[in-house]
Amino acid sequence: MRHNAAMLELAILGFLHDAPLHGYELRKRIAALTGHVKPVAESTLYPAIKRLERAGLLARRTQPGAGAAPRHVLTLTAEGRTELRRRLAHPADVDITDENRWFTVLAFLRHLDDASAQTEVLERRMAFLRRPSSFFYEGDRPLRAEEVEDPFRRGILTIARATSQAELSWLRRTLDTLRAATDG
Amino acid sequence: MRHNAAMLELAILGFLHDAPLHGYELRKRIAALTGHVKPVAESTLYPAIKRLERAGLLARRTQPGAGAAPRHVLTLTAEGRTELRRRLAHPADVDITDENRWFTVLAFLRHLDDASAQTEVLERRMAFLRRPSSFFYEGDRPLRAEEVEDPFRRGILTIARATSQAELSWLRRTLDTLRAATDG
DNA sequence: AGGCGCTACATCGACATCGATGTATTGTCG
DNA sequence: CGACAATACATCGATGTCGATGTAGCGCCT
Repeated sequence: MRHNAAMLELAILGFLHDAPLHGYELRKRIAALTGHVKPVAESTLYPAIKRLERAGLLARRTQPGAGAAPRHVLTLTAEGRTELRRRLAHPADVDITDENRWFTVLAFLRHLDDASAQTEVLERRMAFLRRPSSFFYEGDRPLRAEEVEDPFRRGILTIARATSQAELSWLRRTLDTLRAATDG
Repeated sequence: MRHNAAMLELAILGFLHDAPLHGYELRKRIAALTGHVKPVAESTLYPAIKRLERAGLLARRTQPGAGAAPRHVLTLTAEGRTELRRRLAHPADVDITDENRWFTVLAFLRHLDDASAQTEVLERRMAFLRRPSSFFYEGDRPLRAEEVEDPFRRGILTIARATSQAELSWLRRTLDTLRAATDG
């Protein structure tokens, strides 16, 4: 399974868990979720739908008329729902580290109805954000923004740090709430 | 030209503009720059080097011994330097909107020695960040964090907003400095 | 002496991506 | 009335990506 494919498939499964949709509508929702960053071509989406259908994760009913060409309304099968939860509970490492993929996981994490499984996923992201890392190194030592002269490279470090802090504080708040719900 | 390829090639050209390197060292630098987010496979890097070599953008000198296998030390050609500046001056839209690609552009933007060209690129990013956009919509209207019930989706919007504000304030500061340098 | 890991590159096949192009209908604008 | 955009899908070919695997030398540990 390729990486991008995995993310696209997760988005398809996630949106279909919300409600049955046809391909065109699915495409619009995916465009809203990740499209302002990187649009998805139709010729990528339709093959992905076919893959999932062949794998028995979704079923299509053909609806004539309505708009123009006959619509294929897509519904998640029981296996599809199971597979969605499986993927949400155990995302690949790239899904944790790449912000775009991470946001896709977050967008559907509520479908993982087990609060402790949700906690586990959030903790993986937290561990990643806490690992000391930079974009530039001196030997093995990660450089801090203050140590970099180039203003653009400093910008990268400055922005990354702000993002990381904002997300960490959100993660702490959310994990507190989740744990309170689990314990209480 | 494919999108990922374009970014990988930009990173190769950019690092080689800093200094001549062999493939293995190049790989480590790219891993530091973008690898904690998404690692680059060797079997992706070496073909990319070959493409650039065929295009006359870089040259290789074979150095025997040193470590183990003979090293191929890569140097940018004059056309390579020109091409790097061309790509930095006119990044594709995805390079502006996708944070990972944007950071790659930023990491080498100093090689674009024309301050007004640098300004232009930063302004494109600024325009993108200012466009009202969300990850979730009600019809055509982008939803704000407060309007979303799901805590995880709220998180996406909260984090994205914080990131966006941090970057906008950095952009404003940097653009001021750049413009002062150009006018003065 | 043998194994492991690192350096340093290369090839191959399976597969995903994307732009181009095609088909067909409905609605809108001038 | 013709052009054009939007809806809704589909196919094809060129190309890029990635994991697996191979080769080869060196240093280190036991």
